Amino acid sequence: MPELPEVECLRRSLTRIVERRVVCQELLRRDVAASIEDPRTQEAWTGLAPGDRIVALHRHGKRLAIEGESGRTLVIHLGMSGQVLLDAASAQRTHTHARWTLDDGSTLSFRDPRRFGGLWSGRSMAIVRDVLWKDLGSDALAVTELTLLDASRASRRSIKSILLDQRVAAGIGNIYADEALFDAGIRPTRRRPLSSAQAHRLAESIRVTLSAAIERGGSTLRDYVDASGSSGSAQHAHRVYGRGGELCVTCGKTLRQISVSQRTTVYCPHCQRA
DNA sequence: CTGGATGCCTGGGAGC
DNA sequence: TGCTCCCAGGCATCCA
Repeated sequence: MPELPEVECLRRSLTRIVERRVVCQELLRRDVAASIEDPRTQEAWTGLAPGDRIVALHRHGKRLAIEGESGRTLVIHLGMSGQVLLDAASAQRTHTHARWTLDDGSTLSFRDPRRFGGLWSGRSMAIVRDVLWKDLGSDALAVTELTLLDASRASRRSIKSILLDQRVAAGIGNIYADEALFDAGIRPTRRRPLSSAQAHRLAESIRVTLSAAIERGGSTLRDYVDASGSSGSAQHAHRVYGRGGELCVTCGKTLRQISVSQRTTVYCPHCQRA
């Protein structure tokens, strides 16, 4: 379940492909790829064309972008089960949909068994931002109190569904929504506008929760590994996610598991007041 | 317009 | 052991 921390850890584990030139590109499964300029024609996808040199790795929310010196940019979305793997980690894996050989002899590959993810190509990073990412909110690591305050006032949805809305802040998924709401002491089902103090605290909780998960290398529940194939350890620090029926680490009461916006949600009925 | 429900997809775990 | 069923969840799309 890659969310912002996992994608950021993946980005960091890919730094050594910067400055490398692409020698060969293979698209093994066309229907995972689309071109931003011409989304209807699969042939329009250009990816990382041979000869291009990789100059930068960008991330916004859960999206990763690899920019070439020609300007051409490959956007990777991992969906649920996507992986980007380098060298040994990439060898002989099932569900590999695209593969690149670089000028230092290394191999980069994209695999995604469930195919909720995908690959997009664009003529420039600016087009990626202006077209593909235009509806995304600011990156969740930079979320502000004001954004949360406005969003909670603008709709009657639950606060958890607001956090999961990538248009409000990009990068929060089911795991870190529950973790941040626990940290802030706010019940996920809350539908009333937040107070300024609550919005302030929630923004802080989101930033701290995501940063701490990045420090731990992300959460590996089943599929997530970085480009070298290494797992993260943030799952051991989860205080509510996956712990329904267990005891609250703060107050010792039983954590409750419910469904919010069709997502499994765990919270502490004592520490997270309605 | 808003927010809830559905479908996409595979692997793994539970239950029989 | 082997089968079926169900669930995980990001996000586009549909529907009330």
